[in-house]
Amino acid sequence: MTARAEPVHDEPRRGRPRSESSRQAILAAAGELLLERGPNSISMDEVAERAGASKATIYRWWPSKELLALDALYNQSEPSQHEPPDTGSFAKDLLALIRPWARQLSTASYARLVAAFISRAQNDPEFGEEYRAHFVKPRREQARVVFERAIERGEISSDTDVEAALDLLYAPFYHRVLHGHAKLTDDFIQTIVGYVVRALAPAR
Amino acid sequence: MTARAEPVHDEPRRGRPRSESSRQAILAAAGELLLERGPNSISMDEVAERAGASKATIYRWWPSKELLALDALYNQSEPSQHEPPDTGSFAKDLLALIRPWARQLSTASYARLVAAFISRAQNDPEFGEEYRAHFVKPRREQARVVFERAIERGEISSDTDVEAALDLLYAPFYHRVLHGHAKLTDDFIQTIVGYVVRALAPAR
Amino acid sequence: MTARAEPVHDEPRRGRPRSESSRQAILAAAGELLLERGPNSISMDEVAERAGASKATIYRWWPSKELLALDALYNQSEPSQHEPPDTGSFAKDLLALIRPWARQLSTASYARLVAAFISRAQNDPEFGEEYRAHFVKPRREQARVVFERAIERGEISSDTDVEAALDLLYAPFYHRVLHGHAKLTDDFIQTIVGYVVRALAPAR
Amino acid sequence: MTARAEPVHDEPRRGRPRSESSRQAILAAAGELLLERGPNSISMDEVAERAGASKATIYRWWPSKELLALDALYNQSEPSQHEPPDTGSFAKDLLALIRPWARQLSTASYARLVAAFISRAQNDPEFGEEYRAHFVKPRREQARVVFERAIERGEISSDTDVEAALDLLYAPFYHRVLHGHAKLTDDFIQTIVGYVVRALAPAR
DNA sequence: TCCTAACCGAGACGGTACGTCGCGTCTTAGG
DNA sequence: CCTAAGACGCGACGTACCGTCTCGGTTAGGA
Repeated sequence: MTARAEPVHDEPRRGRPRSESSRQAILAAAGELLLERGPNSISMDEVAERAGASKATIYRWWPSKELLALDALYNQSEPSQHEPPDTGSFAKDLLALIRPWARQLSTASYARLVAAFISRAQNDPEFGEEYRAHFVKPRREQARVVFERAIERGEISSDTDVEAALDLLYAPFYHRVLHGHAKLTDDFIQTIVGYVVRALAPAR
Repeated sequence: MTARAEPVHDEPRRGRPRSESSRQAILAAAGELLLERGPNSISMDEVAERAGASKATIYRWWPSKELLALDALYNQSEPSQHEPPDTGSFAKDLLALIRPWARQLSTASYARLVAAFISRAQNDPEFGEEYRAHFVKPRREQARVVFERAIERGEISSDTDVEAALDLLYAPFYHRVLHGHAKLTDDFIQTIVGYVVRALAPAR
Repeated sequence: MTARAEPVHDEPRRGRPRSESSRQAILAAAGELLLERGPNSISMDEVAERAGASKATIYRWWPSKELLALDALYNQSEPSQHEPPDTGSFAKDLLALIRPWARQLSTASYARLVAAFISRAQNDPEFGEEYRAHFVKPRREQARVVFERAIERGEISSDTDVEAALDLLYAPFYHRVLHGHAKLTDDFIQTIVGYVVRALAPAR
Repeated sequence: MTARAEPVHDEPRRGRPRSESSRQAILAAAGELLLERGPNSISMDEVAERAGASKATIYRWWPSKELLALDALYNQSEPSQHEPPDTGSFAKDLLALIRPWARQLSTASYARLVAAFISRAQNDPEFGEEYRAHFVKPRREQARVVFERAIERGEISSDTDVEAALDLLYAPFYHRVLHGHAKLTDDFIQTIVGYVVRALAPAR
C-alpha cells in the first residue's frame, strides 16, 4: 500500500532491495482468492503458496490479511482517479458518480470484502483509518465537489450539511448491499438520487 | 433460529427434554461476553465454561457463534414490541422512532455485533435471513406504518417508494456506525430526519 | 454375565423384571460389532442403536464396554464345556486340547478382542479377574487335568511345576497371536506340544 | 518411525530445521507421563503442556500416541545393545539374558505399555511392524545367537526349530505379565529356562 | 383394581480428549 | 537485507464418546 510501504529513507537503502516481483505476485494471488472466495475463507498460507512467496514476506509488508486485501483490491482497480463529473446538473452529476460505483459494489465479491473490512475496522481502529482513507474518503471528496458546485449554482441550499448529505447519498447503497434485504437496481439508484436532490433543494 | 422455533408436537415428546436452565445459562453467558468483548474476541469454550454447559450442548442447538449471538441479543432485549409512535406529525413520529434505536446502535458493543452479523451474512444466506427477520424487518415495519399514515394525512407524496424511503431513513445511521467516519449525534439524527421529510414532501 | 448379573434375592423381585429380549439384543449387537471391527472401534451408542436399546439399559447391566464384550463373546461361544480329552497319551491329549482352541484364537477378530481385554485388565483389576475367570482359568483347568493324568501314568515327572508348565504350553500361542511376528500354524502347534512333552519328561 | 528415520538428504535442507530441543522435550515429557500413569490415562494436551510444545508439533512428527510412546520408551532406555552373554553354558546364557529383561518387564509400568502396544498393533499393522522391529526382534536376535552357539556346542539338538524355541522361551514371561494370573518370580524364570533346556536337549 | 417399584426407549446433559486449522513469529540456507 | 521454505507456540475449532440423567411409558407383584 502506497502510504505505508514506502518509508522515506535519507541514507540510501542497504542490502537486497525489496522484490517487486514478489510484491506483485502476492497482490495478484490475494486479489484472485479474495474475489473467488471472500476474505474470511482464505488463509495467509494459501496466499503465500499461490504467490510462491513465504508468509514472512507477506507479514513483513502487510500487517494483516485485511490490509493486504485492501491493498490487493486497490491495486487491482484501474488507477482511474476520475475527476468528478460536471454535467451542469446536480442530479446528472450524482448519477454519473454513483452509477459505476454502485454497479461494482453490487457484485457479491465486493459485498463480502466491504463487510469484512467493516468488521475488522470495529476491532482494529488503525485498520479502520486505512480503510476509510483509501475506500471511503476519496469517494466522499468527489461527491463533495459535486455538492459544492451545486451550492454555487444555487441548485441546493447553501446551508446544506454536506457531511450528513454525503451519508444520505452513499449510505442507502451500502445498506442494501450489506444487509441484502433488497437488490441494488438502477431504479433504486435513480430513486435515491431523486430523493437526495429534493431533500437538499433550496427553500421555496 | 433453532432455539426460537418451537414447532407444535402432536406426538408426545420422547427422550429427555431440552434443559431450559441450560439454554438460559448459555444465552446469558453469550450475551454478557458479547457485549463485553465483541463476537470475534470470544470463544465457544469460554461461553461454555461461563454457562456451566458443554460445548456439545451449544453446538447441538446453535450452529454457529453468530447465530448464538443473534439469539442471545434477541433474548436479552426487552420483549417490548413498541407500537410505532403516532404524534400526528410525520417528522415527530420519525424522531420518536429513530432516537432510542440510534442511541442503542451507537454504542461500540452494538456496532461490533452488527458488523459481525453483516459479515457472516455475506457467506451464510441462511444466517442473513435470520438476522434480517429479527433485527431489520421489525424496525422497517414500524417505520412503514409511520410512512403510510403520513401518506394518508397528505404529509408525504402518495407515490412514495416506501422501500427506498426506508433505506433513505435507516441507512445513514448504520453507515456512520459501521464506517466510523463520524459520530452518530442527535444533530445528525435531526438533520437526516429533516432531509427525509423534505425528500418525500408532496410536489408543490 | 452369569456370576454378576444374577444376584440372589431372598424376597421375590418387585417391579418390572429385566427384559430378556433386550439383553439378547444387546449381546447380539455387541457380538456382531465386536467381530466386525474390534472393541476399540465401536461405541456404546452404536451398540445401543443396533440393539434398539438405550445406553442406560446397557450400563445398568454391564459396567464397561469390555465387560460387555466379554459377556457377548462368552454367550456367543457354544456352551460346550468339553471334558478334557483322554486318549491315553499325554501328547495326543494336549494336541486334542490345543488345536481347536488355537484355531479359534488365530482369527483376527479374536486377537483384537484378547488384546483389548488384556489392555483393559492392566488398568482395571476387577476386569482382569473377570477375564481370567471366564477365559483363562477354564482352559488351564482342562489342561491341568491332562497334566495330572500324565503324572499318574508316569508320562511326565511327578515334581512338575504345573503352573509353570501351563504357561509353557499356552503362552506361545498367545504370543504369536498378540505379537504377530509369525503365524500360528498347525506345525507350530505340533512343535510346541512336542517341546512341552520333552520338557516335562521324567528324568532318565 | 518418523522421528528415528533420518534419511540422507542429497539436496540441502530447506526451511527451518526441526527443533531438536522440542523433540527431546516431547519425548521426555511423554516418557515420564507414560511410566507414571500408563498410555491410556494421559492426553496429548498434557504431553504438549509439560513439554512446552504445541499439539500440532507433536502430531507433525508422531502420528499417534502409541507411536510417540514407543519412541519415548526407546529413547529413554539406555542405548546398551548388550552383546548376548557367553558363559559357556546354554542354561546360564539364557538366565543371563532373561533375568534383567524379565525384571524390567515385571514392573506395572511396562506391562501397561506393552499391553497398549499390542492392542494398538491389532488395528494398525504399521504400528505393529514398528513395535516388533524395536522391541521384539532385537531381543529375539540376541537369544538366537545363544541358541546357535548351543547348537554348535552340541548342547541342544541340531534340528531345533529356533523360531518356535524363541517363542517357547519368551512367551511365558509375556504371558504372566499380560494376563496377570501369577507373578513373574525368579523361581519362575529358572523353571522356564530349565524346561526350555530340557525341551531342546539333543535326543539321547 | 389399583398402587408402586423397577424396568424400558429415547435422547439431552457435562465433560474430556481428540486431531486439525490458521495465525503470526522464528530459524535456517541462499541470493 | 531480502527471500523461500517451513517448523514453531498458541488458541480455537467442531466432533466423538463417555457415563449419567431425566422424561414418558410399560410390566409386573402386592395391597
